[in-house]
Amino acid sequence: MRYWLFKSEPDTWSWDQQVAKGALGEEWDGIRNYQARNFMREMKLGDRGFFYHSQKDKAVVGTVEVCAEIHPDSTTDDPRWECVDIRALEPFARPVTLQEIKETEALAEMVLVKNSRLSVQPVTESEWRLICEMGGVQT
DNA sequence: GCCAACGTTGGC
DNA sequence: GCCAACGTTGGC
Repeated sequence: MRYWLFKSEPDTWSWDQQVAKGALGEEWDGIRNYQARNFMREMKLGDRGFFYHSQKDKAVVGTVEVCAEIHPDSTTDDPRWECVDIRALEPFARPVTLQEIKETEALAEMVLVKNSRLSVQPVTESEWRLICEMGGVQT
């Protein structure tokens, strides 16, 4: 299993909206960036991910699971853009902020820190475990 | 609101 | 194929 991070502006698509979609989940649509799309192509059913709020929050707020592998993005006719579906798993007991991540030595190499603009990105297993622990959820 | 970083577009 | 111009993202 691999681990990922999905970034969203809470004003556009928030964790609460994701949770409201329940077990069926929702398309992670609207991605118009090749790097992000390519990572989604690598995702497998059951892969886990963090849900990150950019802009105002700048914090990881919960965990998600890939519940549909790569398929066309229903929000465009352009065949270049594809996406996966994700569903909410666990809300963090305590959001893990970007500031905390930056202050944590073991997380200094995260893509979130190194390439802040990439909206879909891989997370290593050790990063996954540590952030889950900081957020107060079971891995 | 500003600006740095990055990606994309299009002229040559 | 290069690169200038432009648009977008996201942290501050």
